[in-house]
Amino acid sequence: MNKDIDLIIDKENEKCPVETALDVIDGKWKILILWYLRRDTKRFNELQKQMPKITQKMLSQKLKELELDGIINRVVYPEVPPKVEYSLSDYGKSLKPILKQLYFWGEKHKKNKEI
Amino acid sequence: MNKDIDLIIDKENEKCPVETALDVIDGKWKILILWYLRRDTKRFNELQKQMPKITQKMLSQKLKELELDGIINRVVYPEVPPKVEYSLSDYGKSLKPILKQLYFWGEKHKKNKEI
DNA sequence: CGGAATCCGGATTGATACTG
DNA sequence: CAGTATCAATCCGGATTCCG
Repeated sequence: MNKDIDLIIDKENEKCPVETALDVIDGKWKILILWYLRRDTKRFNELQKQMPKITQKMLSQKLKELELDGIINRVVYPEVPPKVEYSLSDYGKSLKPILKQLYFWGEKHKKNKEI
Repeated sequence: MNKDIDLIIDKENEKCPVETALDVIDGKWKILILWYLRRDTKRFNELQKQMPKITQKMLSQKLKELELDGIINRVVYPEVPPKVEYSLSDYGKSLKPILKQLYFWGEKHKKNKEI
């Protein structure tokens, strides 16, 4: 796990694995959603509360995409009022090391970015 | 470094460090550019060759943004034909662990994503 | 020649309102 | 509560053009 990326040779004519990863977690919202799902199941509403700047539309859309990619599970409880719970699938959990690195980096460099 | 992200408590009313990180590497192209710059200096043209699908415009734009964020260095050689070299700054190099995780993840899950 | 700037059509995203 | 619908704004891609 401590291989140095400096030693990795880019293969010609082959999709870079970094790109493969990015295909799945493209954009800002997806990673943020995964972050808030990292520990436990969350309802639509809870997620929205934790990401005040995402719109309902985007949240709904990104959740759908993540579900289609098999990264999160979506469970609907047929109740009134409706209740839908989202959680990381096992596949999604495999992204945790990435989330971890993003967290640590942000934590370390937060001060530099204060405007 | 092996702290478990499960133990991290989200603070209310404070920007999540993950978000801080995402502010800097937002979008797909930036990370890919950083990936190709991870080892050595590259010219505009070389980067474009390694990322066949990026347009000149996007490449130029993203490089500029990365430069403004202090993540890469841009050196112009006043020659004809012109020559511009891009490389990771020290700040940019601090992102390598993130690139590394993305690479490993992509490497591991590539097979699942073949269509 | 390598790289940046411009213009334009199409895709993504955002704001707001509304529904099962 | 958990989403859609609609429309405006913004971003992206492609082609072209410009400049040193």
